[in-house]
Amino acid sequence: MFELDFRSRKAIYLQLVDKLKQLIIKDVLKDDEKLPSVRELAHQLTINPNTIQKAYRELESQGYIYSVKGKGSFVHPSKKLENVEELKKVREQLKKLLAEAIYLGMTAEEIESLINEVEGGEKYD
Amino acid sequence: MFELDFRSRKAIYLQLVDKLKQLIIKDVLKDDEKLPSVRELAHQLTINPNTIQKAYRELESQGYIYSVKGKGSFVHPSKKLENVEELKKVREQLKKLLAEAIYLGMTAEEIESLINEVEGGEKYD
DNA sequence: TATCTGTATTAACATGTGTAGTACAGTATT
DNA sequence: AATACTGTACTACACATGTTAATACAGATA
Repeated sequence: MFELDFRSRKAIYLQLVDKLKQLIIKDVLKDDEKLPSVRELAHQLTINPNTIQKAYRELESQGYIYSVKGKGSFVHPSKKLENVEELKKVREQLKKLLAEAIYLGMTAEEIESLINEVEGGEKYD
Repeated sequence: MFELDFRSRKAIYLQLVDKLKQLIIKDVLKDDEKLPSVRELAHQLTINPNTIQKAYRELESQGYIYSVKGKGSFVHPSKKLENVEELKKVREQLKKLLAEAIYLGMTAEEIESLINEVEGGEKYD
């Protein structure tokens, strides 16, 4: 499903959160699609189930997935604009990052072409 | 100079890196301006000098400041486009964040107005 | 010389991350 | 009812990272 960097200083469960979020955003994982079970994904990635659960819990708290005891974890349908807190956080992060990008020399045109590239979300890297 | 959140899960030295980077980007700290000394800033913020040094070291490795033994630490003049590695990192981060923002409901127009807001860097929050 | 600067090293402690094992509760299948 | 799957919770341990503390050294400055 994806690869992890065990040498990275970034925590494994946060790498997982990031990767899964990307898959959801890019619509590789569809609305209400079932994610691998905690134990199954742990086995696939040869890491501990607790670590998977930690990532799933984080994704759930951010509104990207929902979990049902006994059934599994699923992609939360993206009724846009519903997750207001996340949106506020992302807007602040974006503001900072845009300022940094411009400081480092990116032009507004470059950034706008990045937006176009990303818009629609049908790019799978 | 600024405030820190000691309850935050984010490391203090990383908060420092972030805050100082913002001040440099927004031109509050001018080219070659002297930063507070390691010990002085540590005293002001009532944290350990080692933590300040760790932040300064990180900022230096990212090209935002330079340090001279016996003299102090100073803002690195921002010859734009020179720090290619940082720019690449920021571009990748930006791409991810833009995708996330759009997923959460932000429009291209909103993002472009954010760019205009940030461009020039004369906003001090 | 005295005092400022950055830098380095060591030890101690707290916190966060990851693993391991176990357990419980809800769901589905047979 | 039995079995096997699901998420969830908990304890314990090991390890890495973050932070403090104390000390020391070297370069700059007055």
